[in-house]
Amino acid sequence: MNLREIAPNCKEEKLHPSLMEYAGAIMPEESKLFALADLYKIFGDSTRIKILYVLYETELCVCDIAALLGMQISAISHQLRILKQARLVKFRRSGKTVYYSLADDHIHSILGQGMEHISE
Amino acid sequence: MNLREIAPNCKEEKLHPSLMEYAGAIMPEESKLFALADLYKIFGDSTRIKILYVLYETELCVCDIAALLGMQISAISHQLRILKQARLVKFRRSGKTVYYSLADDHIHSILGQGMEHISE
DNA sequence: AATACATTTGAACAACTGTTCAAATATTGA
DNA sequence: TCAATATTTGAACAGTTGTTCAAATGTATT
Repeated sequence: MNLREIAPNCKEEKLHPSLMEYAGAIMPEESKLFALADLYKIFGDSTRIKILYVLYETELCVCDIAALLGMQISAISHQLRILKQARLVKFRRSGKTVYYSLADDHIHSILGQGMEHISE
Repeated sequence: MNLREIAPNCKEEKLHPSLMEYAGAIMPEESKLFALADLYKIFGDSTRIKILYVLYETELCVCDIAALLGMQISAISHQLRILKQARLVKFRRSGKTVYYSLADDHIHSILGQGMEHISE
């Protein structure tokens, strides 16, 4: 389908009905779009990306991550909460220590794909 | 490598050297991490995601996109500038009209992968 | 040159984000 | 129970972001 053929000129008052139908068909529903944006928002911060990278192969406790990233424990904890809510990391408690790790393999591939794009 | 074996307890003053080496090895350089975060930041807004979706199969002019999304032309133009700077869309001018389209196929797969993740 | 139309730009504003600090909570061991 | 350690939480702050409005720019037509 060549959408341009049915696209309106801007001076027209109303949008061509076919274009509206097309947009409705290809566009995911509103709630999915927000969920998608929210997911990418999580990856859109370098601290969180760094956390995901240090957890790439292993679990680590909060203070280990803080030390590795040279940041305050509190800052890391706040970010871990965000990652936890987004189900990107999971955790287990062992005594006083809380160990965090990646929630699933999906994250590896998402990070990998982004890295591919910027490496061009 | 099981990183946990070489991870320090938090009470220790200094981080275990092996852990530092490990982090340095697996972690991309700082500039790449920022570039990666910046890329995801672009996708982390529902207006920009919608724009990318309506451009999925065809090129459209600014006012078409605005009409489709029910937003002001100015708002769309601002977002297109961001997408343009990030090389996610390209454009061509034809008379008074400027047509935008996706810059490359990479964007399809990035959107697709995110959609996969949230659809679980 | 003057008008009309499509788009871009810059300033302003409210809303949101990430970090810090201080205080609270949770767990263990003496 | 008390002290020590690991983490979480909430308030505060500066910095960033997305939208709106008004004005400017670019292009075609008369």
